[in-house]
Amino acid sequence: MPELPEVETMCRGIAGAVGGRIVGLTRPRSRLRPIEILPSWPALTRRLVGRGIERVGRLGKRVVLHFDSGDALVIEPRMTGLVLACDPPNRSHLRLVIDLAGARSPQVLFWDQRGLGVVRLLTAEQLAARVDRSLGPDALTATAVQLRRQFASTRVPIKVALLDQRRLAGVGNLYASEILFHARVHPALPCGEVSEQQWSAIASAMRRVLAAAVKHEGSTLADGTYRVGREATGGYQRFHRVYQRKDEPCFRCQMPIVRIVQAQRSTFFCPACQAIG
DNA sequence: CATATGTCCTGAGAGC
DNA sequence: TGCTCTCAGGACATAT
Repeated sequence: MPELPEVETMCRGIAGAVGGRIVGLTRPRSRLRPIEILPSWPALTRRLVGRGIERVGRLGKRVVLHFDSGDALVIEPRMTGLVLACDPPNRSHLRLVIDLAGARSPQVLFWDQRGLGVVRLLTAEQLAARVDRSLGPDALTATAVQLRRQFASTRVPIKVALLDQRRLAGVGNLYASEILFHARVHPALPCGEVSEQQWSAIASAMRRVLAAAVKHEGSTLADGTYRVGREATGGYQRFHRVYQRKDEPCFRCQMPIVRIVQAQRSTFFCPACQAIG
C-alpha cells in the first residue's frame, strides 16, 4: 500500500517525464471494472493532449503532474496503484498510458491491481482548495510543534489519528506502526494524553523512518504488489521493526510483538517498549 | 462539531 | 481439484 516513501519513489521514477508534451492518452481495455477518472475521460483527453509537463510533485500519498496550462493531474494509487515510467508488472492491470514527446521518458503509466485508485484532473485553483481543505502538513518534514497543533485537541488514539490525512499528509497503516515503535509510544494512547516529550519523539521518529524508507525506495510486502518496475522491489521491509511481525521477538527487548485492531486496521507494537504512560 | 462505521476492489490463501 | 470464505487498507460517504 503506497504511503509517502513509495509515492516519493514513484515521483522520482517518472522525473524523466518533465519537459515532455502529451501526444497520446489511452485506457487499455480490460475485463476489470474501470478506475475512477474525474471529471471525465473526454475532459481529460481534451484538456491534456498537447500539454507540456512542467513539474512532477508529491502531495501526501498522491503523485501530481503539473502542466503548462495550469492544470494538475492528481494520481491516487490508494491500495495497489503504481505510477511508473516503464515496465508495469503486467498488461492486464494497466489503467492509464500517457505517451510523451520530447521527454527523457516516453511514457507515464498508471497500473493498479485492485482498481481502487483515482485519477483526477484539477485546475490550479481546485488543487489549491483541496490542499487547503483536506491535507495536513507533509509528514516528511512536519515538526513536533505542528503535530501538537494538529493532534492535541482530539481524543482519538494516536495511531488512528496519524492516518488522518487532513491532520498529517503521507502516513499510512504500515509507517504509523513503525513510527510509534521508534518513538516508544503506545498506539492506543489518546492524542490528548501525549506529552511534549512524546510529540518530539514522534516527530523525530517520523522524519527519520520516512527518510530512511525513501532512501530504500519504500517497502514491498509479502503480496509483492509494490515495486519500482516489473522486477525491482523496495528495500525498507528489511528494516521493519513491528509491521507484520506478530508473535516474533522485539528487536530491542525480545518480547513478542502484539497485533491489535484499531479502526478496522491492524496495528503492531511491542507491549514492553511501548508501554502506556 | 467530533467520532465511528460502511463501501469500493482483486487476488491470495485457508479450509473442506 | 475446485469451491466458498476471509482478509488486506487507501479515501471518502454516511451515520450517530
